[in-house]
Amino acid sequence: MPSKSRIKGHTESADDYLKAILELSGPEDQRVASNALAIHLGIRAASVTGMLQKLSTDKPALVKYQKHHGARLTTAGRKRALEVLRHHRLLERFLHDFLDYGWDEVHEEAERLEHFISEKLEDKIAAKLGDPLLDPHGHVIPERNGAFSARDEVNLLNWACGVPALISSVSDRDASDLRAIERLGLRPGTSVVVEAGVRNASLLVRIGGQNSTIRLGQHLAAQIFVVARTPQASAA
Amino acid sequence: MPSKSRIKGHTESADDYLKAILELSGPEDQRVASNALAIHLGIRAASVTGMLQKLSTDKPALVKYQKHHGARLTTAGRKRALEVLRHHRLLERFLHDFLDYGWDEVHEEAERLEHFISEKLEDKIAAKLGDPLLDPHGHVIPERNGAFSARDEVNLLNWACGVPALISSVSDRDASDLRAIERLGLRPGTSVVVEAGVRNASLLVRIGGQNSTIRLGQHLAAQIFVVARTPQASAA
DNA sequence: GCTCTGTTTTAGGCATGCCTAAATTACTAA
DNA sequence: TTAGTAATTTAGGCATGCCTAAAACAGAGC
Ligand SMILES: [Mn+2]
Ligand SMILES: [Mn+2]
Ligand SMILES: [Mn+2]
Ligand SMILES: [Mn+2]
Repeated sequence: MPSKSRIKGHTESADDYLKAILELSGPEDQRVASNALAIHLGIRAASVTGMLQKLSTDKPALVKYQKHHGARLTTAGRKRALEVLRHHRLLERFLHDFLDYGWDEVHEEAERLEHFISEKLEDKIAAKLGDPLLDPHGHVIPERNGAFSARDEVNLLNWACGVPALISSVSDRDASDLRAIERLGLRPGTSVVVEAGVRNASLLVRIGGQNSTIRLGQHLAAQIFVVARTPQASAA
Repeated sequence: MPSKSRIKGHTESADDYLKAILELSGPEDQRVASNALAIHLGIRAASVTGMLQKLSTDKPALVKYQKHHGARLTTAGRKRALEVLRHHRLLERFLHDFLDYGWDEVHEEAERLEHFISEKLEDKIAAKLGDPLLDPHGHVIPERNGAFSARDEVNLLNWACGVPALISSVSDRDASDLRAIERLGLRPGTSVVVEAGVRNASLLVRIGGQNSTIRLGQHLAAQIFVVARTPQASAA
């Protein structure tokens, strides 16, 4: 018995697979390996195979699946994945803006509720928020019609030294990392420059126009994404 | 696999059984027959038997179950049922007051979400609402600690003619009936008197101190509950 | 007390979605 | 080209929670 509380024919599990494929396939829409999915979802590869077979023989098919060569989303699968992603990010924004959640708390709750809110509630929340474009971590919220333009972000670890950057988003996967990032003042919208120097274990980062710099471990830096800072653009 | 999104060990299905038993056992805490549960839940009696066996052998047991003689809630079962009922009614109040839902729309959404909100979200919602006592249909919201005093309501069909009454609550089970009731102006808090006369197919009801009366079919009247109107008490 | 009828339980099955263990396949490197 | 290894798939199982059909039971009326 799949959870009674499903809105349409989609199960919670299938939704999670679709979201995972969307995330892991990257902007290039690469095929995603069973193993990668298994690790991401915290289940066994054998289980993934079974579900990919099911998803690929659903009508309409949600993934294209080639034995031993991974899966990618079909148009229908991508549509559903973006739908759930929109729910997730709208919920995060709503919990943060209207219900006093910290940005480190919203992910867990949204992860659960994203599967169970109706289109009506989605619309009411979006209206209440004024159709926001970004979630509290700076991630783009897919539009209602399925439009979704992933930004051209670069991981801070791969950003050239000395080039002015703007923090565009931060991973929301780990709550304590989020608190650490916040403590350092590295919210989305913040201007940063990576100072020249060794980049082995940590980066030397200057925030905004400040004189002092901070040391940022690889672990945290890996969760921060930036875009080029043009002279016009400024911190939000 | 039970829905991953369960908050604790409770499944959505078990929660629904517990809520149903709470509702059907009435203020007297009568035992509830398998058949009554099957009808209420829209499933087969055979399935009910299986679940009652499971609920009664859980540790801690959630129902006391005697073969062929129905089930009643244990303390733990009642606690959980009230927990879910609190979620439901808080959600209804929240959707109605903050997200522009009509009182005929809230039930369906709350019925789904009640199983999936965390204790944290429950608390945030309650705080935002100022710890409300009643849901939009006039039903008492159980307290956080499990306290719950069912009011001494009487169905309008059983109310004596000529005795002033106050509408205390209205069934939320059918959305179109709710719209009909609202159209007639019979919200909770409204003063009514059932006029003397034949009570076969419909009641003649006078609202507040108005001169005119309205005809109320049995079907709708059966969904309205009232309490005695003391001279002091007045419409909300 | 006995029978009849409707209720309830048992027995056997099915779909979902996970698991482990045992094949099988694909790729890499000698 | 051919092992060897790692990834992947198959096979078989389990828990949940529903179903139908058939058996067992309880309470009412006689
Ligand atoms: Mn949606
Ligand atoms: Mn986010
Ligand atoms: Mn609760
Ligand atoms: Mn209600």
